[in-house]
Amino acid sequence: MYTRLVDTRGRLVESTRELLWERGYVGTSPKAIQQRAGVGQGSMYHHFSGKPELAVAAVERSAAELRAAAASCLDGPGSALERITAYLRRERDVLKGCPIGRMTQDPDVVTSPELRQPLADTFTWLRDRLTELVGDEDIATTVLATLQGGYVLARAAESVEPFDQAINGILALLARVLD
Amino acid sequence: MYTRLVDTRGRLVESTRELLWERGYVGTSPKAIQQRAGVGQGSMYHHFSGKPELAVAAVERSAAELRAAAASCLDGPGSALERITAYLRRERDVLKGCPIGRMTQDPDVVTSPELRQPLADTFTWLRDRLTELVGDEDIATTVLATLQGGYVLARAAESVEPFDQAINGILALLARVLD
DNA sequence: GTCTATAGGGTGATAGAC
DNA sequence: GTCTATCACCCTATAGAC
Repeated sequence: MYTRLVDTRGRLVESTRELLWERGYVGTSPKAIQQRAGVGQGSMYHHFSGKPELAVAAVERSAAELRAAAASCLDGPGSALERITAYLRRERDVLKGCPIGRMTQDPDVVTSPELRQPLADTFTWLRDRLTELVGDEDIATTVLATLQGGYVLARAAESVEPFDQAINGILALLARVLD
Repeated sequence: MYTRLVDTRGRLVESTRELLWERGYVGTSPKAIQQRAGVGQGSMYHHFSGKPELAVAAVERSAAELRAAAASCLDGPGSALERITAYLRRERDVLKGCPIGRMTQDPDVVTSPELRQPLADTFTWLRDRLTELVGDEDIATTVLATLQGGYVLARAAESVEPFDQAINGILALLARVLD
């Protein structure tokens, strides 16, 4: 792929990914994308039709990355509880929030089928994966919601504490149902 | 307060509240606020110094309203589990998301102490209230996170289903630890 | 209190030279 | 492929008349 980001196209996608994460879709301008990528205006419009197309490429790439990271925990060794613990406690930049979950709050994202679909697919994939491990779809969805909600509480508090508490809580509850 | 919204000031705060909910802080312009309120430019700048001050007034009002609604469930009759159930299952416009939680994703909100503080206070209040009922701060935070995360999953799926599943899951887990 | 006029800068995109 | 020029419009706010 664009592992070295020597190419213009790859750099554009990468800077869009960063900006979408930091400022959301509405808060990200083509100009900011170009500047961060060190690429001119004409160059950007040569590779992409505009901001929407760029955002789709960025979100799809972030979604793929997130799935890969989750899989490396959930498919790892150990019991179901141990795998889920590894997933929930994996290193995260909590105060930055979830690059996928954050898009969900953007009005122009949920309105666009192409932009919303990768988000829906990612969460469906995670929920299915977690359902296999906990054996119950409702509880699997609760685990996922706890994670996403943990980010929200952490950003409101400007502290990782509520995130950690929420994870501790769900793991304590899970320990009672998973043998 | 502004129950009838006959006054200009009250209409401005109300339209700001709606727009912040629908489009977030970055996505809301003074012009849009004026138009929705049916108020002219000069009028808005007479009552408020600008968008930030307007947003603070709107967020503080939304936070107060949310606390009141939550209290009416959490302070109601019944066991701890029944009260929490009433709170989590209370009528909501799930796909619109949480008016407080959604602000959390806005870069210009978490950066502003005056805007972030009401969010932090609201969640602290809710967490404390829930802690009294479930007797454990971690698990109380998990309940709150499940709710906030449920909104995120619902918006991604453009469906209430994951929200309902997450709530069902946490209630099933709570039933095992409460009395 | 409310109105219109004006301003300086940004947005998202197109055109055409190189 | 990349660059600069240009565009119509929006953003946030100030000024000053009424």
